[in-house]
Amino acid sequence: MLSIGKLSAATGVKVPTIRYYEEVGLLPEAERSAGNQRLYRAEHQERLAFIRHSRELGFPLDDIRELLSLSDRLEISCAAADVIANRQLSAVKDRIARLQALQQELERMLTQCAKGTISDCKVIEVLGNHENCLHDHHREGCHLGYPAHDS
Amino acid sequence: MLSIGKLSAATGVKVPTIRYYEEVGLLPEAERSAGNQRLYRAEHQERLAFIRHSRELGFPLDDIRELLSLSDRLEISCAAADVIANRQLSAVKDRIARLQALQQELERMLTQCAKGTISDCKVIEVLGNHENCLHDHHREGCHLGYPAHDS
DNA sequence: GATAGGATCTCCAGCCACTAGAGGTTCAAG
DNA sequence: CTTGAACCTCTAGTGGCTGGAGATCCTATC
Repeated sequence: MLSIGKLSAATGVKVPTIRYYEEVGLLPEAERSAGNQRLYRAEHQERLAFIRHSRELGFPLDDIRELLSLSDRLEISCAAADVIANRQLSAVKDRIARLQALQQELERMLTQCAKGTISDCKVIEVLGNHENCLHDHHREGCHLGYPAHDS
Repeated sequence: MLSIGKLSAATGVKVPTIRYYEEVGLLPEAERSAGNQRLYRAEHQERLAFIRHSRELGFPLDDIRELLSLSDRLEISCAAADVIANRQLSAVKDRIARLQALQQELERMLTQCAKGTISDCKVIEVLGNHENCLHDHHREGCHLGYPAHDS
């Protein structure tokens, strides 16, 4: 029987995140000690490892919920799991393509800059005027600047 | 003098988003008509186009705020703008690299799957067991599954 | 000049997947 | 028995919007 802290150490998932997963139904409600503290077993650890790994691969929690419920039913076809994974793969590919377009644009912008004053800076100019662009990048959609909830 | 709706149509930025940009100080407070409706001029349109394009290139709002304040000071060096753009470029490159690792992993997972039942599905198995992985992808951090605020 | 209906106003809640903090309780080591 | 780390619940905040409620305004038609 692991405390939440041990489970956290064992899986690399932060304590508040484990509680959050319980709250949103990804993990079953944990047993409690006499003093109301959560207690976990190996099966919870496995489930949490599954969740963690899926998150690392970028699956949203709703997909993980579905994958978990599939993984409990050993006899059914895994076609449904494939669909989810393929959807995720497409999303990743799509995102890579968009980001590569951005990368080109940013590089072009930066190489054109003559390192002078703002008034003739290509960076500022390009940002203000879409017509200087190769692509019509219509919104990337991701928090690119800050790697988000990376610790 | 444009109404907020016309400005929205002209720039492709949604009406509530324009109000949001005003609220967080990216756009100055708009003039108002007799009946308290926002009125905009060409200069606001330019500023909003700058914001929009910067967002399309993935800059976070805080960076855009800084770029905007730089763009007002024509005489200073554009080095500061270059720093911001380079930081953004690094972030984009980094994100591409992480996503490419994910793509590989997902593809490997999918090609290994024998299309049988869940009990011998590689997709489910790999998700549960990190040791089958090539990379130690430590959290992608982005909402990959749903393209976020794309419309 | 009345009216219909679209556009606008403000304010508040929600999205995703957490993260941080306050303020209190429990547990394990010494 | 005391300390202090780990745990508990609850609330609020992150980024960058988005959507809705309910009220007001503006414009076109009759």
